Amino acid sequence: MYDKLLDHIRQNVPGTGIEKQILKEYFTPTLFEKKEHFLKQGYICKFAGFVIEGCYRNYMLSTKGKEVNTGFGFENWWLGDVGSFVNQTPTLINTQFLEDTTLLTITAKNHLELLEKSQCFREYTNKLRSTATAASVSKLSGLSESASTRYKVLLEKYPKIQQRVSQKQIASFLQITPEALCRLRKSEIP
Amino acid sequence: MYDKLLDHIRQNVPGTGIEKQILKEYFTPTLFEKKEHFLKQGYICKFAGFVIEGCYRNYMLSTKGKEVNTGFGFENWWLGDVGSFVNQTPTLINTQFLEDTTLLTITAKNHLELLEKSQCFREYTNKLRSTATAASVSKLSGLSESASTRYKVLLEKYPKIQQRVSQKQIASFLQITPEALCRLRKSEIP
DNA sequence: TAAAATCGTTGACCTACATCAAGACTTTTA
DNA sequence: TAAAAGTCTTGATGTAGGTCAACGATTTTA
Repeated sequence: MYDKLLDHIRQNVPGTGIEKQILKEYFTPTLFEKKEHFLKQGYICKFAGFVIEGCYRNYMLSTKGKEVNTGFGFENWWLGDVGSFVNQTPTLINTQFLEDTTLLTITAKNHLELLEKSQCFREYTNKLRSTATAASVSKLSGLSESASTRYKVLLEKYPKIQQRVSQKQIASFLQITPEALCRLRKSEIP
Repeated sequence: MYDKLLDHIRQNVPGTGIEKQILKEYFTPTLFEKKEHFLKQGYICKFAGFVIEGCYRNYMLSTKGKEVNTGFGFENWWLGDVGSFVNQTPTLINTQFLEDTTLLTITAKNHLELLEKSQCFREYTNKLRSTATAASVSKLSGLSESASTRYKVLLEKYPKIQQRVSQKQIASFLQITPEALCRLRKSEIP
């Protein structure tokens, strides 16, 4: 289990390393069931988590209280709200698991300590945070495209998403109804 | 002119100060004409600017090449792309002036130097950057609302925007056509 | 394992907004 | 200051996607 995190660190920060023993000290294996929440709007993000196996969705609430998906995550992804985690302020993000999911979790305090302790982990964290920012930009630029275009882009980016995520959840991400997605698929893919 | 910047710093970082002489050393008054660009996609952001008088729009290009406004700025706002400015990487942002505009500009190099030199300016910059991030979140959460709702929210947030910005530009921000905005106004405001 | 809930699909109908066109006004340019 | 360009408005018409309803298939719950 710790090997998966170790591999991910090595992939992102080649040439350096961190001992598995340290990861074992700082990270705790945690199991969540499908439909459980990792994070809810208004709460403070106490943990960050690395997905060993499973998947989740992030969503926001519209002013009318409707859930709007903002993204999905799978194996080897991190979850948690950096802003809330670092500043210990309430988050705006909701994170819910779409499958039974195994995580390695770390508390904010331990995360800070590990950043101090390990140059490698510091570089790894920096790298992830800068690419996360870039990702949110590409999300913005996806605006003003038709639902059909957004769907194609999504499938290009995550070809396997249809095997893991229900159409209802994908529709929410595309900001259309499940009925509209159903018709869109029928008309475009045959 | 420098007093406007000085006031803004004092408002955001009360209790401390910075000498006007230092601002004069580091910032250069610069005049842009209406329709000129401050920043174009693909270029590196060499300067940051503080608006003394005037206004501008930020926009992105959709995949079809259409300009989509992402925001407007007025007196006492900063312009420039932090990511591009700090890392000297190409920006994705376009900034164009909607009126003849007077700025105080500072180069990336001088900005760094001033950050080193002045504790007060460091706090000021930190504060602005953290609130800018919060603003971009609120932009995201405005999604999935109707054009009419987004328009109301915009007018609540910037009541005077109609006196400064054309309906064409506002329509682009709301992601509707100018015709649609015209009809929306007629049906809702009288 | 039976009952209840949820999901994907399809049909009928409706609405918000796009597109195209044209005229009155204002602003910019030569 | 005359001509050109852009802005705002209004009308006619088209369309993507929403809403509501129904039904079989799958999944969840008791």
